[in-house]
Amino acid sequence: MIFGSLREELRDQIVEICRIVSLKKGAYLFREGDLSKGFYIVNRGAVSLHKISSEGDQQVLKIFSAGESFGEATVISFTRYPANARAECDTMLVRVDKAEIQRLARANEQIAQCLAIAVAGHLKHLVSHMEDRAFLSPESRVAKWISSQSVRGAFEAAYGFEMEAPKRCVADELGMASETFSRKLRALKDKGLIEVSKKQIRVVNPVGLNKIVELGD
Amino acid sequence: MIFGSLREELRDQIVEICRIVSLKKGAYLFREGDLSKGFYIVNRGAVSLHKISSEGDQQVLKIFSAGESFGEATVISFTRYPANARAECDTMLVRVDKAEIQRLARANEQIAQCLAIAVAGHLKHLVSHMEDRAFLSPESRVAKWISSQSVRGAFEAAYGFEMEAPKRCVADELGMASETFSRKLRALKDKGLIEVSKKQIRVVNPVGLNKIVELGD
DNA sequence: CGTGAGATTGATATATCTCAACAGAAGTGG
DNA sequence: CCACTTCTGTTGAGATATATCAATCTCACG
Repeated sequence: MIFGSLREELRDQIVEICRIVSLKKGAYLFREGDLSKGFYIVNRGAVSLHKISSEGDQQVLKIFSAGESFGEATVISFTRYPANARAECDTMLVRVDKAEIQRLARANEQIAQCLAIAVAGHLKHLVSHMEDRAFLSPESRVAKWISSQSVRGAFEAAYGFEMEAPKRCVADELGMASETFSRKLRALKDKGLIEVSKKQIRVVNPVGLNKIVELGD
Repeated sequence: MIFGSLREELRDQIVEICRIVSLKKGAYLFREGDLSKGFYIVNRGAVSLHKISSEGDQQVLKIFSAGESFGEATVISFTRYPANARAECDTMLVRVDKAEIQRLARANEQIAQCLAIAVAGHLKHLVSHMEDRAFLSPESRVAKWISSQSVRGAFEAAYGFEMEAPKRCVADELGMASETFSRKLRALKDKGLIEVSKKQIRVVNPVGLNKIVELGD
């Protein structure tokens, strides 16, 4: 919640410069190198921020879900988006216009602050992401990802959560081949730690799952 | 050059809140979880920002050399350093005090701006770092690293550059075992692209080196 | 000149990627 | 509403590149 700390009056000012954007699954919001029109806040759905190599394989930096925002850095500093953004399912988000938010940020210290904090948050996330990749085995990464997804809502512990993005995309985010993701998911199921049905995942044994995260497989 | 865009008067204000810090090789500037005292600008030497896993192996986020700064995000947003910083050779840097720079940033828009831009720069660097790891072979990564190091100064094309950090540390930054780094360095030498002597590396064939970066080995 | 940290080289194991075939779901269109 | 096509995910078998382990070497420094 990027502007969660602002008082209502300021938030109203921001709402006025927002524009709703709807995307069908697979549609691109922007591509690497495009001029920035502003940053985005996901309302519902999922957007993957990713790079694509010359050989065509992709590296997912992060999948953003409802409530999360991305692209703030292009308001503060760069003029072009440094990666691609694509809807991984039907998605609705708001665009916060670049020129307008810059105007508001200049007028109000706190808004500029919020943007800077958001960028710092992204930096922190990337660091821990790199850390996970370097230190954790594929199975541990899958386990950690499941844990982090299932703490979002309380009832999700009971009913499980739904994967909004295709599995191949999640696999890319976790830095492994989609086949490997598939196998590791199965391994966790066979150990009785989770239940998988279609796009639903439910954690059966949270303690055991965390053991996988910490001790490897 | 984080404050390079500021007019002299403002820079003088900042100089006043700086404190020189000297570190011997191997000494820690701060550790993960320490309360932030401010951010740092490297004057000479090299500092590695890294994480250490429970099993003891390290993941180097970046090695900072003269002129580069790090830790700005702890001024903007977090209160604790999210990684370890260690001098990889005898190093001199300046600390910009947290409370003081916050005071100046509040008083002057432009200073806050500089900090935010620096953080955004770090974010961008990490992204391209992850990209390289995902898409490039170890040999390509070594080649790219050498290229990037040797463009710093013009005369370095002729005399080569000196590695300030130990090879094992550079290897960690490039995401490979130090043995692999050693082998890849040798491979590039055997191909006649570079010359290596001790800690000096000189690029003999820049074109061929870039070919390795782009086409793999 | 001796000592030790850092670097190189060699041999090996293994985990994951890759390629390929298959299965199932979902969407399309008549 | 049912075939048909397409897309996504699953499973299997095998190759390969790099991590790992271990031995040796080099050089800086005391």
